[in-house]
Amino acid sequence: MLNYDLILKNVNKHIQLNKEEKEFFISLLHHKFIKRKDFLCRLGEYSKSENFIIKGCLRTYTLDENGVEHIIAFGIEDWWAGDPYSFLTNSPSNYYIDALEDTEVFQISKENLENLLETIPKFERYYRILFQNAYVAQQKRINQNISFSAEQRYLEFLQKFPSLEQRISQKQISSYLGITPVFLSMLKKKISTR
Amino acid sequence: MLNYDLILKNVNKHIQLNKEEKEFFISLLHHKFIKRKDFLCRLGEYSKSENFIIKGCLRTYTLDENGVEHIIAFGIEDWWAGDPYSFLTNSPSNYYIDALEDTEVFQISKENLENLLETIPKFERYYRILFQNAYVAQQKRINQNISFSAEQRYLEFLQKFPSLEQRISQKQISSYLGITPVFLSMLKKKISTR
DNA sequence: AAGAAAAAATAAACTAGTTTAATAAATTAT
DNA sequence: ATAATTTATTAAACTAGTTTATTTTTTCTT
Repeated sequence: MLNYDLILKNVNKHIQLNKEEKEFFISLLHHKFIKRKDFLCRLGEYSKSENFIIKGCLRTYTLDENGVEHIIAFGIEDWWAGDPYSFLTNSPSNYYIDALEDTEVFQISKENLENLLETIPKFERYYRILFQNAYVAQQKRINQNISFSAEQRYLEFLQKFPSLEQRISQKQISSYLGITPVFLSMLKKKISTR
Repeated sequence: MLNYDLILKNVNKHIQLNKEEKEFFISLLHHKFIKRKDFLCRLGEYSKSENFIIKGCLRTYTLDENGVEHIIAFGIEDWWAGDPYSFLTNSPSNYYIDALEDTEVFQISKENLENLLETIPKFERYYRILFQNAYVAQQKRINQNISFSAEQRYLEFLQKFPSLEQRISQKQISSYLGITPVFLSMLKKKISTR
């Protein structure tokens, strides 16, 4: 029996649903298991679902011309992950999304989302608030990227994702911060001997 | 007589309104003139409106501990500007917003926006799409901040804001890019002698 | 139109972060 | 459990971007 508590609680933070609405919403979700290192989406593919993470950790990243990964976003429990641009405009994705841990998600397909938004327009509000919050969080990150030193960004990262430091490798963290793994190692040493 | 064509056309890109709806929407807007160098919002203040720019140019920025400005966003004609976080959560703003040119906006207050979203729920969809697009654009900028050189970011800036290079000072551009004015000057020279 | 203020250019010394390479430690796979 | 692979550490040479200072150019103000 699947547990929908987490996603329903998440929705319930922003909009109120009655029993039938909850059941309809749940009926549109598809449960999926993504093994560590498996891809949810690759560059150039069409991202056909948005994904609510109930367990595990996903990363959204790009590859530059030298084959170096740059992590745009982490996704953990109680978050949505996906490529909204590809999903919503039916265009090839600019990102790779894969799993850093064995991960479980509820997927909603484009057709089902459209159905949902038409049937229960309150969900427009839910997604509006979600994107709004994501926008605000990204604005903060942009500010830090253009005005903080690498050390300050690392310390902020630890605040923002307290659980992640133990769960993922330093390499992933450095990629998210926009620095090399070597330099992050140097920073950590500098911080600890202080 | 004020001209509402630009804002109505903008709304019309995403949702369809009938005559009464248009009139109701317009009735909620307040026209405001912001002189160059005047502030729409300061750090710690409550941002009481979202602002649709019909003419001019706004910037959203922070000041770091050394008093250096860091530009989070530019706003030009046909764009919304504001601090959604402060606006929507009634909390003090983290940003300064001021005018780089004499600017005209249509403002919508929080009360009026709430009224609008209740009266014409389609506007939830409009704002959802707006935030979604803004989110996607920011994601792209984050990618460039963590993976591009300053020169690449500058060239991308020229693509993204072709009109702005002539309209604002190099200092503003360097601040947006996250580099010093001195270094931008060096970059431009390097690019031109090539 | 003149004077004041701000922005841009240039140069030189500097530093935060990179690169490369070698070694050690931790994870993963068989 | 062992071997293989990946990740982290350390060090040293390097470079992209900063800082400070001076001069020139542009813009703003009266």
